[in-house]
Amino acid sequence: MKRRIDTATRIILAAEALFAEQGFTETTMRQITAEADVNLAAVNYHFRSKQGLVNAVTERLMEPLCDEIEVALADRLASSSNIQLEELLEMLMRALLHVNQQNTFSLSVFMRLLELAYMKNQEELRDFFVSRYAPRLESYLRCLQADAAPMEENEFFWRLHFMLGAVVFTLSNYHTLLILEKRSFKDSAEIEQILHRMIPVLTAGLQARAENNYFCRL
Amino acid sequence: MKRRIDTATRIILAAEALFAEQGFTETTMRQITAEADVNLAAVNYHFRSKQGLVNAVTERLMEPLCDEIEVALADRLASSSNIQLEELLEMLMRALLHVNQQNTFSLSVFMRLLELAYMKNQEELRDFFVSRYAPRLESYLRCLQADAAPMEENEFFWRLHFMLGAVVFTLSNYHTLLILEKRSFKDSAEIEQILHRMIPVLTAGLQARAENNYFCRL
Amino acid sequence: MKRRIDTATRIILAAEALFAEQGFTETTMRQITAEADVNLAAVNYHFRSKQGLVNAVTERLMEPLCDEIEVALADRLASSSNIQLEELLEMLMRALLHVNQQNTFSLSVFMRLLELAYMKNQEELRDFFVSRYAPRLESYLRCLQADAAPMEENEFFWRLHFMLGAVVFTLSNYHTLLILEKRSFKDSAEIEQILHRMIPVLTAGLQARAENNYFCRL
Amino acid sequence: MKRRIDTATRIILAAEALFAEQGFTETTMRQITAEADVNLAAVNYHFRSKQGLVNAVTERLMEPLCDEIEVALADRLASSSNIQLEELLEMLMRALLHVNQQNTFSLSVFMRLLELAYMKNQEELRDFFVSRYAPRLESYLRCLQADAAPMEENEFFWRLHFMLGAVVFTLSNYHTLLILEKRSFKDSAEIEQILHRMIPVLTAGLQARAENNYFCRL
DNA sequence: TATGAATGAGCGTTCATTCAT
DNA sequence: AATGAATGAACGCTCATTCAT
Repeated sequence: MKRRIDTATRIILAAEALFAEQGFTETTMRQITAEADVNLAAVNYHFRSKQGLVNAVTERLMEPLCDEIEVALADRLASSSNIQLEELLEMLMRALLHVNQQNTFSLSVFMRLLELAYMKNQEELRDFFVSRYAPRLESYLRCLQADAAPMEENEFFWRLHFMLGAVVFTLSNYHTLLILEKRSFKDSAEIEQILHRMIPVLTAGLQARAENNYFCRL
Repeated sequence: MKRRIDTATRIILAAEALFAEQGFTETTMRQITAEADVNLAAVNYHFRSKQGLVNAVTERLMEPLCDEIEVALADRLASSSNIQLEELLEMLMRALLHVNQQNTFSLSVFMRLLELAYMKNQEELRDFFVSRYAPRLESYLRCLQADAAPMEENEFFWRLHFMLGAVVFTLSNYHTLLILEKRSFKDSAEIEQILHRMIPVLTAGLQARAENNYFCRL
Repeated sequence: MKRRIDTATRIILAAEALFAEQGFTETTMRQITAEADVNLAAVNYHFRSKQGLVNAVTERLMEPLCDEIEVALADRLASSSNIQLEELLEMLMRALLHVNQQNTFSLSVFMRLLELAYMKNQEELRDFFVSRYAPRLESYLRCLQADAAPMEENEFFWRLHFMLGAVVFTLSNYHTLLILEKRSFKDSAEIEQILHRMIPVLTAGLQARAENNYFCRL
Repeated sequence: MKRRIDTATRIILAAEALFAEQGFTETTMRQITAEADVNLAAVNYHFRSKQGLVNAVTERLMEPLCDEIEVALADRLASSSNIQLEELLEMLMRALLHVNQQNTFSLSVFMRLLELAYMKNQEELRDFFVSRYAPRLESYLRCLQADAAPMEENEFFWRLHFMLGAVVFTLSNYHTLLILEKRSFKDSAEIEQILHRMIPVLTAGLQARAENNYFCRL
């Protein structure tokens, strides 16, 4: 008897939902396989290990994201090489929103993956990200830099991560944040609004004039 | 025979370092007690449970932070009630820097605690934070809002969390980020510089004019 | 590679022996799994928890006991509805003896289970016993009452428990008692003799005329 | 500052209550010292070990019991050397009742001590009982035997333990049994009634004519 | 392709006990 | 006489993984 969707996919979907809610370490393979209604051994069979499953989840999210950004950027660059930050960020948000339409939790788990990748002991996952996706996003980043305030290379590095932090933190925890905001989680319109709210803030952050003088030591 | 520093403190210091590096779930009590060079049972003796240790770590960081911000704000408000965002953020950064001088890892673990508190299943820790520290930080937040761009209450809520995300993400992972920046970790001057870099970015983010029109639906 | 008997059974057999010797709390899962020559985690895999194992042991003993008593009683009631206490008790003893033939320790552990069920904090186990086996033994108990001395309902309740106590205590500790009697434990004939010795004693206890007058207060 | 009752006694009283409710293994020294409101180390200080505390509890119960039985028996034997079982058992019950008046739980814990002493691994406690109290109760037992049905020595041994079992089981669990009887625990009159109910039953059990023929083997 | 059974390692916690004062 | 601190050993249980079918 055939299942409507195959085992590997069922596992990935269940894993995304649980990773988003609980984090990776906190999610057990028993939880994943119970949620997916598959055998406990199926994860190791299909993905070799729990880490293998994490990588699979990563790919399933990053590939279409990179694809969409690359295509959108290429299209836009065809008409003009001058793109404003607002437009670039809207491109990104659109792509994130499409990822989120795969299923409810994918955006949250995606951001948690980025969080994880920056942890000290996750050099392997970090290398996976860098080697696989850094080249594909390079031209997008160069466009960002072009419309940001003029600044040294390392200043831009930090600004980028400030902004990445804002996005990752917010989207990792938007379920909690919506509750704190005293509004109940209704539909994906919520997430669209949050993404939209970010654009002017991120733009301003990247365009702010850098300070040159330290605040006095203590 | 007396130890130079008492057992409970040794445990907290070891826990901070390991929590900062690995996260909470990933850090085991055997790692902590081995690092602190104390008996495994000592954690339960002094803190009742692993979660009790997490709470103790939280308090040890939050209390002086709140104290310093409260004092600094009161001092400054004595001379004038108009304070610019840059100055307010400098207050915050100074306080964070002082926390960090307790020991090398405290700032990182502090930020990870905030991360943790926003996770879905950590309602208990979140309530602990909110009930204990939200009131003490309220007047500081009102000052921030006073010099931010005019905006609705919920817009300010989200901006605040974008900024919180930037800070938390960066400081949780600054060890990794320093490595990525191809500079080795040298001394606390690094962290001071990062904190300083944030001020104009966060200021610009809070002062950016809010967009009123959605980007068109997809 | 197949074992001669399957893991779950090996665990139950080992548990019975150790429970009989040492009691439940005093028996550790490491003792059980070492005795059964299986992995420590196997108990949790097959029975979910230590308590789950206790329940499994209970069922394995109570089910055939109830079955045998029910069948024997039905057979006997077919020929006549008047059954003497001696015969009823012989039925019980026979059933207990059959349980004991499953393996050497089962009778002892069985009685210890009853002991445990009457402890204050074991309401759960007690309820399990009552709900599952009380109905199946009801008609047997009614037959006992029919040939006992005439007495009020609550007097019968207490007599029954005096008798239950005699049986439980003796059979829980018969290994010790045999040693105290200065005879070494040889074979199952011993236990058969003990069971037989009980019949006239229990009969007399149930048929004794109840006293109506208190002994004078002190 | 002096306490009204000294530490050692406070510990014993707390231990009796908890042992009666939960059993020995199930009762921890933390529970005992918390209940007694004394330091955790006090048990080891006053009684050397947990087993030492068990022995102390035993002595505190057995000494007055033996004293009372010895005195009562000597008094009665002064007037006549022929004593009926009912009267002998009433002596015992009276003594037990006095023990119970020390405090509410003492009778229950006393019976549990006897239970424990008959367990396989408790040879030490058993030897303590036998060497210390068997001689003092010998003449009482000879009187019992004198009015029991004529029987061989080993038959009497077993009968005695059947009866001991009835008493121990009932009194160990009388709190539970009172609940099962659907009557709430009110006062010590309950226990007096139970003890009274036992007399004719135990008498009949000891006086029953022994069967000489086995029930046919199966 | 898939799974029930099993496993070694390790988890947080609790135990009775001892030590230093 | 008494106690706060500390400890080694062991507890029941769960982990990701592997194996045999």
